[in-house]
Amino acid sequence: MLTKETATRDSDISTADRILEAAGQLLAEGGYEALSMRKLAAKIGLSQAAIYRHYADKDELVGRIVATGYAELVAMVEGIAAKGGSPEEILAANIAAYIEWAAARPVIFKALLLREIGPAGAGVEALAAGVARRRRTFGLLAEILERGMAEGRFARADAELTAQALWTAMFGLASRVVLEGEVPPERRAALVERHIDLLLRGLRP
Amino acid sequence: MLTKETATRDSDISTADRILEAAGQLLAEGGYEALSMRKLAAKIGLSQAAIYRHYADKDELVGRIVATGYAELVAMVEGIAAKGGSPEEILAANIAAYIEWAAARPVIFKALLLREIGPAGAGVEALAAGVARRRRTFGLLAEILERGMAEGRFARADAELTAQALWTAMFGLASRVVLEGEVPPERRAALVERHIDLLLRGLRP
Amino acid sequence: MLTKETATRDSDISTADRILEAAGQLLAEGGYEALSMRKLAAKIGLSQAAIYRHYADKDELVGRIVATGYAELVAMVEGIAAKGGSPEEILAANIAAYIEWAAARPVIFKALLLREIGPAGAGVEALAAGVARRRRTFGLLAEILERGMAEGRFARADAELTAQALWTAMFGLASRVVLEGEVPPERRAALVERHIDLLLRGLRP
Amino acid sequence: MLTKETATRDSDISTADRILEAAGQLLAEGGYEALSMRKLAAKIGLSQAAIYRHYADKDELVGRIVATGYAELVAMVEGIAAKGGSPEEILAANIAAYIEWAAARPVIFKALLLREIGPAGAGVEALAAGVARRRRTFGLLAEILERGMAEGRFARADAELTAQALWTAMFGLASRVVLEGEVPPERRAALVERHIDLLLRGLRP
DNA sequence: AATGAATGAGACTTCATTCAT
DNA sequence: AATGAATGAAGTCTCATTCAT
Repeated sequence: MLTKETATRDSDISTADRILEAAGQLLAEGGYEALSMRKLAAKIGLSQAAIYRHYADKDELVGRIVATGYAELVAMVEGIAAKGGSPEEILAANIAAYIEWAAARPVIFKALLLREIGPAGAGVEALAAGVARRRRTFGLLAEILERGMAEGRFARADAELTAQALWTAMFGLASRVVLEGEVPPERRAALVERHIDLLLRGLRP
Repeated sequence: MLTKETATRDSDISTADRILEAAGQLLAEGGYEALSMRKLAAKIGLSQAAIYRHYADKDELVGRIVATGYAELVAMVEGIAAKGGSPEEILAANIAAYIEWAAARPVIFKALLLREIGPAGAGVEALAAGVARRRRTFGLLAEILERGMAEGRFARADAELTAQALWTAMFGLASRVVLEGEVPPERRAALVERHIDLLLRGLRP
Repeated sequence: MLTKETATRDSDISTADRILEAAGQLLAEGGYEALSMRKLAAKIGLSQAAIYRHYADKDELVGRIVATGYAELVAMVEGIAAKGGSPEEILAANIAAYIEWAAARPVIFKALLLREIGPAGAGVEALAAGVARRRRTFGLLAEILERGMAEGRFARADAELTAQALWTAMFGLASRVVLEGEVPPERRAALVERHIDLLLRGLRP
Repeated sequence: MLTKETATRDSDISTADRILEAAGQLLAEGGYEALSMRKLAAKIGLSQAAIYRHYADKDELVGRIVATGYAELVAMVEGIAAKGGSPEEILAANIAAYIEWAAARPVIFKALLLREIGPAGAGVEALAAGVARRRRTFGLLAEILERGMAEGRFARADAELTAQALWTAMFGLASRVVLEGEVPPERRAALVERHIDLLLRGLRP
């Protein structure tokens, strides 16, 4: 918005973005309480006050991190659904993509999904009833399941509940991958494959 | 205010234990950050310094709480396996018990498995190869699966990998229950049931 | 947002004046501490730095407001004396006007007479001997008293001392009105009336 | 409450009291906003945190100062009323004592009466209607006036309003004495005398 | 076994001001 | 004449911990 030259130089990342990134890192490392304005300022080599020029609040800062990361995730899921395919294929692709996304962005994943974000993001709510209506990703998931059930490819069951069961299972693997950090890619691939197989078999009529 | 003679049975709980209990309560109510020595001291009517007579550190205090909780978990899992039953029954009971345990002790769960609490959780490693040999709970899980496969009740597959897939799925649900906190018990029960059903069906030949 | 051509008469108030006015408002609402350059800038839709183009300092800004107010006070007192009337009438009018002025400009009053504002109020000295010669307002007051005494309307006494007694009494009421802030106008009027009555009776021979 | 030796040694002033005194000084010098926990701690050579062992809040601290000072003042006024005498004598004694008290304790006087004390003491309210019922000192003052009126020594008038007029006048002199600081005692005495004379004459029928 | 007092670090946030553009 | 960015100091308060008694 205020770049001086059009050439995207390395130091061309806006201060606001540098703050955002550093904050995400702190958030991921130790949660909401570990993200302190002091540490944050030190990390990016600015005064504490400087941060407040870019974000009104600690809460605004955290809120932005959450929103940004979440948007990315949603886009990914929607992309997969849009590409089409059988329900099984779409689900499998989704699970695989989700794990890979988490493995590639451990910082955001932790910040977004493994932490109680404090007063700001109020935290992701995935288990409540009605989540399929309120949250895009769950809505999509439930739709695919319903389609599969209608086509006789999946056993009949409460679609939302099933979506949540699938999602939590997938979330569990992603969490462990992120938390343990050092899982070798081949091992990860094997785990993902077994996971997908187990879940898709579980859906069968 | 406190007894000085052994006679008064009622308040005969050692100070150390009263501290432990109060600390556990604070921990459960608001997490690690909400457990402050100040508040703890006030809660039990002692001076802050007095606590240090009994526990060297905040970390020692928390460590003790966590350790106690973990022992409980292990005992529970072993108890279920010992009680016998079909592999399906044992698995189902294990999953259900695990989730309930997590829901009842969210702080310990977080400390142990989500690495939220400082130096307490040494770091669970669940995804590495060979974990079935190194960790009791995984060993038990793999054994049950192997038995089920041998008996033709489960589809043949790598037992360790399958144990990990099962465990991560179950872990995912437990995590969400703990992280979201406010899931009503009936909802939780429904989720657990669907989860178990999905996973057991997934194992079928 | 602001005019660029002289034609648009409506918004032709100089920026400096808009700053002054907004600052006076903030000052009046919450006192010296409530006047922050941040809020001031926001109020007039300028950047903080812009203010410094017009006023070197927060102190200069406040000083200007105070000086303006003080000039007003002096003019008022002189105007009343110039209008003529009996000594009693002039004194009564003066007291009433003083209180009203204070009530209308509490911040300036505080700054000027209660030394509340930083380096602004140079320090009024009213109790020293000889003040009737050094300060205009006291000189006028002493003159009126002397005239009243000469005309036999007031009891004979040291004119300067009497002027100081009158002035401190009046100052006391003004101070309270300003400090308490929320005195309703009718109550204020009643107090002023009683005050005037008491003091004028006290002067009688 | 916790002195170690009964002998009142110089260093025997409790920390709590040292805090109180230093705080009163800061309060008097610059008002509520100038009393900062940082400055206060520095002034008494303690850490900031130490203050909070003795006073829960800045507000509690300020509240205590106000309460202490006020109690002293009330005791003085009551003592004078109890000694008896004609209404004129009592009033004269009160005015004189009030000014001397202020001159002797400028710090407390300023803190107590010349500042808007902020959220804590809510400030002295002397001008509101009904203050004679709510505040001891005003009640006493109004009583004396009523007695004088009943005895035909004072002109009939609203007693509360008259009490307020008297009090504000007296308060004005006290304020100036405190604010100007360097008034020589003889001058002060002359001013007090003239003040008393003026006001008592003003009350005459 | 327990206490009162104290500490140094750190939490979030706001302040007046400056500087390059 | 005005801006966005930044700063150092200061604001209140809480933290875990220590120490002499």
